[in-house]
Amino acid sequence: MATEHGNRLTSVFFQQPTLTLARNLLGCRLVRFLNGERLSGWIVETEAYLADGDPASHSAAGLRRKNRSMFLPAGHLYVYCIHTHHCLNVVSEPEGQGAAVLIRAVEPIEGASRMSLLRSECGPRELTRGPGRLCQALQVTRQLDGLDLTDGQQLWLEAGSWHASDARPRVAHRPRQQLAVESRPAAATAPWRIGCSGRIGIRQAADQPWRFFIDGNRYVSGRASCHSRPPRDQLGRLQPPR
DNA sequence: ACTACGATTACCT
DNA sequence: GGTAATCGTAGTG
Repeated sequence: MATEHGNRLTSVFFQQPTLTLARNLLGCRLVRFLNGERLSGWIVETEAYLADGDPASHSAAGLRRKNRSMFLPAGHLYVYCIHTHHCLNVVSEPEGQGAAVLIRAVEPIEGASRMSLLRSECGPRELTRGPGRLCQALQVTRQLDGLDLTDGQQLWLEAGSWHASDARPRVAHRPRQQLAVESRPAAATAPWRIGCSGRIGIRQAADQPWRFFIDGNRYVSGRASCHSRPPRDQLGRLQPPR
């Protein structure tokens, strides 16, 4: 059956600290079930928005009608509008906290032709590269706001199959040292490096390194300089750009 | 009722 | 690199 989702992530997965969850969502599969068809993609870029001490977070001003679903328990969906577009967040932390992970980009897996129709047949790379674009490609709107991702029949997440050899998000370079990822359900480690930077498009707390992405993946948003880990010296210090 | 704003995108030079 | 598009929400009078 097309709605089969034995790999679906359960509430336990979402009960990680927000910054950890933002990293661990990389490589997971975002699935949209639309008109009997599965549309899906690898999550390749995320941003964390915290419950406390984060002036850029929509929850910073307190609970409002607009952001109420951000205060639902971990594993729910928070969708908001920005200009003419929508953005999709995975809620984290216990109910009432107000933290979430913005999904900024996915790499298409299933249903790319349908996504292309929903996106007015733009180029393949522009299908799901960016938070507004991926929502248009997967037909995610405020109608789905507040959905339980662990239970809903329209949108959910599945465990990454990066432990398998056949399918995984692409990286532009040969994977090097494996990066240990905390709180994985299995003991395996992901075969890519995780890049980290300030969050895009915000003014407040723009220097906080709470954006995460799969290093070298082509579907990561922004310019090329946003697609790779910034170079670091032997002590792990950030190297100045030149 | 009126105004200002934005976790973006597409299109311009 | 810059900026218009365009609208729900929230703050103000």
